[in-house]
Amino acid sequence: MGMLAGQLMRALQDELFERLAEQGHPDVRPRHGSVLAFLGRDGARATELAARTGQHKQIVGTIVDELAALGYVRREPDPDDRRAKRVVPTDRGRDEVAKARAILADMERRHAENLGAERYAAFKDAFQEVVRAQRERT
Amino acid sequence: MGMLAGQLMRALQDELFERLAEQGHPDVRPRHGSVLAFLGRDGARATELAARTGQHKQIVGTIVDELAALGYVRREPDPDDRRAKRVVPTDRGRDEVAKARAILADMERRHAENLGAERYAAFKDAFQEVVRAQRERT
DNA sequence: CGTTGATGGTCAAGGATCGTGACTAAATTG
DNA sequence: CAATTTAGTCACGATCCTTGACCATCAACG
Repeated sequence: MGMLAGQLMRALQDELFERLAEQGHPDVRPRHGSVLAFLGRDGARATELAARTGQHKQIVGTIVDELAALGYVRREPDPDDRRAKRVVPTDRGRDEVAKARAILADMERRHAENLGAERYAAFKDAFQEVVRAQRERT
Repeated sequence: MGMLAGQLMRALQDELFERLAEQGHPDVRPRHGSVLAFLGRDGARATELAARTGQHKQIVGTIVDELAALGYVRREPDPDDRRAKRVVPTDRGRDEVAKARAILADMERRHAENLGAERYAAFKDAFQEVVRAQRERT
């Protein structure tokens, strides 16, 4: 099962980033997704991102650096807290998120069509339950 | 779905290596599994391992180095080809493989029990089909 | 045979990702 | 105002994978 999970993750990533590259986003890498996906319309604070993505503040910091260099996000001072900075998506960042969501939705649609909607729904339910159980080791 | 796959892989690995450590194998790391799992009773050649695991010869080489240093495998000259060396598991190596298989089987048993045998079987079938379809992008 | 191309394995260097510990600045608490 | 907590960064290292080149041996062909 571990091998299946690894192969699935790899194959999904390959298609997602290949299609993103075709659609004008050749420089985003897998780990950027963990930050971009959790930015709302008006951004979020780095610590909040770290909590939501389950990654360390350190990693989030470097990801934001990279995304800023690529023009996907900006750092803005937080008006409520002078220690904090809000990470805000640029237009380009929002475009990337929208395209990534569309590609993922398309891939899911393809799988649902392939297995049949019912089987696919059952698969996803079971998948979530297995992950939950494994993480709690119950 | 990609996130689920990643979380599953991570959680499975965590439990496997934690339990392996408890059972006398604290030094094996995830990537060692890709070699150990594909060694038969009487070993295999490095290039064969690279082909079966889908990894580069280079990586297999360093993994074998590490496993040899830890006492899990030996390199023996191949009697049929003086270029080649057979990678042969030691008793310790065989013990690790047996214990890893037992732990993985136990985890699967737990999930089958948790979901019900029928649902779990359907889940695994669908999982394999999704992975196959995704890798072929059909 | 001997030359030529393919194969088994290794050496060297580098990139990507994640983890840990320590540190500065600002907020919060008492 | 002093003590503690929180936001973010700096520095270092571990793990894993990739790429390109290299040498020794095998195999096939002239």
